Amino acid sequence: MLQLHGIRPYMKNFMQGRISWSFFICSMIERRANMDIEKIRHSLAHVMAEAVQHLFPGVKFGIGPAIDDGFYYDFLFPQPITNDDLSAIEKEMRRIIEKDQDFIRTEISKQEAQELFRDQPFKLELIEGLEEGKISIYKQGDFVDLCRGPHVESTKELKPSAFKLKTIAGAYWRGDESKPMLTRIYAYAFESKAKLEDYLHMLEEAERRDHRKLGKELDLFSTHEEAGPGLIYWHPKGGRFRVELENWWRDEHYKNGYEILFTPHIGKSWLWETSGHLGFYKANMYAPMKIDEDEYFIKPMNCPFHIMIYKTSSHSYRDLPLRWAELGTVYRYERSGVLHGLMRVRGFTQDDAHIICTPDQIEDEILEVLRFSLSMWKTLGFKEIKAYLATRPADSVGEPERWDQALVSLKKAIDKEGLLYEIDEGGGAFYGPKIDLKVKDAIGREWQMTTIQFDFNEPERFDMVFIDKDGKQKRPYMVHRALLGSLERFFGVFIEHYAGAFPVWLMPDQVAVIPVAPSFDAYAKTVAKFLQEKGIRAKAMLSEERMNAKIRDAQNQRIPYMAIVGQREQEGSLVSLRLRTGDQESGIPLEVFAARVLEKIDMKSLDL
RNA sequence: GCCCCUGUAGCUCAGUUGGCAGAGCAUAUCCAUGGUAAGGAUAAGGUCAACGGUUCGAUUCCGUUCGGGGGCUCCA
Repeated sequence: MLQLHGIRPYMKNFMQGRISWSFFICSMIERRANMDIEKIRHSLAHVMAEAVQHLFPGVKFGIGPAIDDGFYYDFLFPQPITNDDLSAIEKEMRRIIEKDQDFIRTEISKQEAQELFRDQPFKLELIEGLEEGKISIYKQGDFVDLCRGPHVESTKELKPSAFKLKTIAGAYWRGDESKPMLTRIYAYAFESKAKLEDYLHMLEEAERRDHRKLGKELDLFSTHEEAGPGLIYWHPKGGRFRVELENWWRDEHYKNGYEILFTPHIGKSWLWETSGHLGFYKANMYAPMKIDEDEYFIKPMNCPFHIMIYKTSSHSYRDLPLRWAELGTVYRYERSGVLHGLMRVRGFTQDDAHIICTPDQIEDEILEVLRFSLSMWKTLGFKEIKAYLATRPADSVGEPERWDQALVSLKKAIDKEGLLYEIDEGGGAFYGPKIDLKVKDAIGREWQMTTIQFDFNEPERFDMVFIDKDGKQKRPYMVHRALLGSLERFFGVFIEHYAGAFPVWLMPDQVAVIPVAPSFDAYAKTVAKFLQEKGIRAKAMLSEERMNAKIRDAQNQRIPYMAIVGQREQEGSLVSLRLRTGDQESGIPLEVFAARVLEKIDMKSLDL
C-alpha cells in the first residue's frame, strides 16, 4: 500500500510540509519575523490586486494569500491575459507603492459586506461562510478587499525591489476541479532585495541541476512520447549507476537480515479484490487484460504478492520477524499533467519491503528500519534528515490499541535516533500510521523519500496469522517500507543533489585516460586495461581530438579522474592526474593511483 | 483531466510581417606532433510534431490531436 509516488515536485512547498502541529517552538524572534514577512507578502498581494483592478476593469477577485516564497492572487479576467501583461502589472504595483498609501482596517456587518462586494461573486461566496460580526475589510487607495489581515501600516513599508511577478497559471476556485478555473498570478517576495536575489540564485542553481537536463547531457536516461510518456528508459550509463546501487542495496539488505523476493508483474482480480485495491486504489490502476477467462491487473504495489508467499506455509512466532524485500516494478496511472522527468512517472521500481512480526517485536523492528534507512542516507551523502509522523485519520481500519502501539513504537524509534520530527495529526493512511523521512539536498530543498507504514488492512483481508507461544493463532503486524522510495525518483534527486558529479563508486565512468598526443595511445590503452582489470571503470580516450578537447569532454561528463599520459608517464609507468574538481597532481605511479581509486570505491567515499 | 506557455537537424536554438529552411555542437571524411576546459576544412543530416481548414501558395494564420514545460495544497 505504499504511496511512494504521490509526491509533489520539489518547487512546491519545499521549505515546509503539510504540517498541522509542530513539536518545535519557534523563538519569539523567529515567529515575529515570520509574521512580518507574511504581512509584507499578503500586503503585496493586495497591491497587486489594486494594480490589476486599475489595468483590467471588471476583473473578479478570488483570494490572495502569502505563500512560502511570496504570494499569489487569483483573478477572473474579462479576457485572457498573457505573460506580457505581468510587466505592466508590476509597473503599476511600483507606482502604487510609491504613493505611500495606508492600509485601513474596518469592521462591517455581513449585510454591509454583501452590499459592498455585490459585484464580486467569489467574495460573496466567502462571505457566506463567515460569521456575523467578524467581518473585516482592508482598504488601500481605491481598492477594498475582504480580509482578515494583518497588513503593514502603509505601502511605504513594501520594497519595490524585493518582489517579482513570476508566472500566470490556472487554478481552480478553491482547488476544486468542478469549480471555475481562475487565473493565478504568482510572485516572489522577500524582506529585502538581497534575499530575493539569493532566492532567485537558488532557483537558477536548481535549473542548472535539473535532472532532465543532466540526464540528457550525461546520457543517463530518456523518455519517449511515441512509446509512452512517464516511462523511463535507462541508458548504459544510467544502467551502470543502477546496477552499482542495486548491488549495494542487496548486500545491505542481506546484512540487515532481509531476504529478497521476486514476484510477478500481474495478478488476477481475485488478488486485488482481496487486498482491497480494487476498492480504494482502482483509479490508479491500469485496465485489466484478459487471459483465458480471467482478468489480470498490472501491479501498482507489491504487497499482495509478498502476502501470497507468506501464506504458502504456516508460521510460528519463532519464524518472526520476516523481513522480505523486493526491487519491485509497479505501474500506476498518473494524470498526464503531473508527469515530471524521473520524479513523477507511470512505471517505477520501488525498493520495497514488508516486515511481518509479532506485537512485542514491533518496536525493535521499527527502530531497525529507521537505523537502516539513516545509514543508507549517510552513505549516499545526505546529511540532514527530518521525520514526519502521520497519525490516525478520522476514517480508519484496525483496532485502536494497535494504532496506539504502532504510534508509540514509531515515536520511540524517532526519539532513540534523535531525529527532528513533526507530527501530521490525522495525516496517516486509513490503514495505518507512518513515518516519512525527508532528506535535504545540496541546495536546501527537502525531498520525501523514505516511508515506513503500518498496515492494519491487508493482514485482516488476507487473514494472515502466526502461531504464538500459547498455541493460538494471532494476527501479525505488517509494516511496508521503502527506503530510497523508487529507484527512478531517487535517481532524479541524486542527480540534482550532486549536479551529476556522483561519488566515485556510483559514477558510470570513473577514470578517463587521456594521451597528450596520438603517439601515446598505446600507453593510454595499457593504463586503461590495467585499471579495468582491477575492476575500475576506465576508458582510454583515443579519438583524433586534441588533449584539451578530451579534457573538456571528460570534465563535462563529470568523470572524477582524468589520467593524463605522455612521454614522462610512459617512461616511468606513471599517470598525471586532473580531478574533476580542477586539482592537478603529477607523476603518480600507476599502482598507487589504482589503489587510491579502489579505496574510494570500496569506502564509497564522497571525495576523490 | 483543466488553465497558460510550448513543439524547427541527434542536441541547443535562430528564422520566415505567408513565397521551395539556417547556425553552433555532435556525426563522417581529410588536414593538423598536441602537456591540463573546444586546432582547422569539407560533407552528410529536416515532409519545420501529426491531421484538417483558409490561401494561387502554409513551416509561418486558424482549428483539432499528440507530446513537452509551468501551475491546479496554501482560504477573506
